[in-house]
Amino acid sequence: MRKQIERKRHIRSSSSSLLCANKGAWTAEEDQKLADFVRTHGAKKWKSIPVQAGLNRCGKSCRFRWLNYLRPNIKRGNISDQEEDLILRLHKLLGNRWSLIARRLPGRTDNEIKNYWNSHLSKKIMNQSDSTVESSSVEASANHIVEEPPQEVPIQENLFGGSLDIETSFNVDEFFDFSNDGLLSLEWVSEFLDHA
DNA sequence: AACGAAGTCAACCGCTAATTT
DNA sequence: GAAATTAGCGGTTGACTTCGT
Repeated sequence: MRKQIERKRHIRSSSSSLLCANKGAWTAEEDQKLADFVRTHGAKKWKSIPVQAGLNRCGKSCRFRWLNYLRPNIKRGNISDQEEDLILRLHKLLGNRWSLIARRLPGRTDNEIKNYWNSHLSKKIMNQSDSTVESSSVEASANHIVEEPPQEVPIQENLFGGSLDIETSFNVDEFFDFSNDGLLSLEWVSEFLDHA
């Protein structure tokens, strides 16, 4: 499939936006320009980056390209069973909060996980629930979340049986932000979720 | 071989939150 | 504190490939 994507050098046409002079798939030359510029000057002030880097793109497009494909340590494709399991568990817990889920998977982006979910995992869950006469609580819960945004369901219920007060005791964003401690691993999260 | 349907995923859009002036 | 700007997010689109008939 990688080859297919590489060959996608088409220009998507859209009349709804006049902000980006150039749209559609990025060329190798554009990638090179953007990557060089960001490495030299840093990833900030995205609005001015395309002008300074000599790209006929909008800042949003540049930011997206950098974050999802060009920045260092990006993993593409080959999502492991362990990662898939983690995505399933985290989605059950967090719903469609792709950026939060992505933060738990080093090298993965929210866009990739979102795509993977929509094309693979959502169907997997559907199939599981269809083929199971007596659905387990896990499957039933997962299926429920697909159809209804889990924001309505207090996360504490999932984790701690619903006994905690939402406002005072728990902030899911902070709880799941491990960017500072560096201690988190896939194993750690899996272990934690096993007890959730 | 030809065609249409379904699947995949890169990229864009609109909106909101956060930050700066 | 208000307005403007910037960053980030999730949803959606659409080009392309693969599969089934």
